[in-house]
Amino acid sequence: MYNKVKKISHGREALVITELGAYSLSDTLECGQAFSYTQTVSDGAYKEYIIPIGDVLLTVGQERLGELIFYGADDEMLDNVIAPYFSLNTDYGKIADTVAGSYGKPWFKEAVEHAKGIAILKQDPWETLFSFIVSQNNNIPRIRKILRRLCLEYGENLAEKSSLEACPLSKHGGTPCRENCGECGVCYSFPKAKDVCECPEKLLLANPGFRYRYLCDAAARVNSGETDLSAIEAAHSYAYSLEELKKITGVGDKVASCVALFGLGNLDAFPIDVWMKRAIDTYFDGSLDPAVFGEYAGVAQQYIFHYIRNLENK
DNA sequence: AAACAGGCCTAAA
DNA sequence: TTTAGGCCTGTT
Repeated sequence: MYNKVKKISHGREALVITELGAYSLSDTLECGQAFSYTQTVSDGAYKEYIIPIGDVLLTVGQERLGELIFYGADDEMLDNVIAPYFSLNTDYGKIADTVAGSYGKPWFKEAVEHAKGIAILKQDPWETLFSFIVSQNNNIPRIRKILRRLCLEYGENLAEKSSLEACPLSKHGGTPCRENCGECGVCYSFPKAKDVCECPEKLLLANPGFRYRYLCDAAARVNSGETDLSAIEAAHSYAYSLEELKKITGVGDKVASCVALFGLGNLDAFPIDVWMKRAIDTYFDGSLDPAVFGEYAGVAQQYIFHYIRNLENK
């Protein structure tokens, strides 16, 4: 499915994965499905990010489409952490073709062409759930700020155990501040449900506002097993994912469908937020049945979403 | 300064 | 069953 080479890249030992079609690292990370990445380098075409994945702090870069550069990674990490997270075993070129062929409108074809470098990540279900609860009625900078603070409060410093000696973005000599500077916390692992349950007051340090009780409920249900994310994932059913996730206070259709798509591998999940509503009103005559896109409706959604956001941000 | 931000809950028809 | 209104906080 892909090719791998060990070599020195950008001055460091790296595992370089090639033959990934049109895979775009920046589009994939920045299209709204994830919050935990941090860009550390932007040098012409080359971009580099750090991403805490589980208890690994991953450093990844991209110089050209279809090629990903992983620093300090071995084969085991590739198989167990990297390939699943970045969906390297899923052929998104093929999916893009399938999706493009499923719906005839020229506007949609343009969207696919524009966004086909996007892959749907396979993120940790709990992290996805918690993050998208934070995202509701909220803007991206603040979402990220809240999440970083929570990582700082509950997580562990992964920079210490990885090849990075100190968090590259810490302006505080490697020791994080507690001033909500917005940068400390980028190297920390994600809060665990159990830890949140044991000390929920620390949630308030991040000023989650009215989402506080939602976060508490999500943590309690996941920690007790009342919400069994592994079982939900194993069911491979979008309908079942929605049903189970919506039992959590503060989780409605939008949050649940995002968790299904980005954390549970339900590629037919179809989140509709304010941007998608706008897109449907403007380009699909006010209504759109996800079923027309088939089993990869969620990927189609992401293409549309990415396209309309880039149109309006330009 | 008032509105708004990648929703959801609750109370009322 | 559907529809307003309110919600924490931060930014513009």
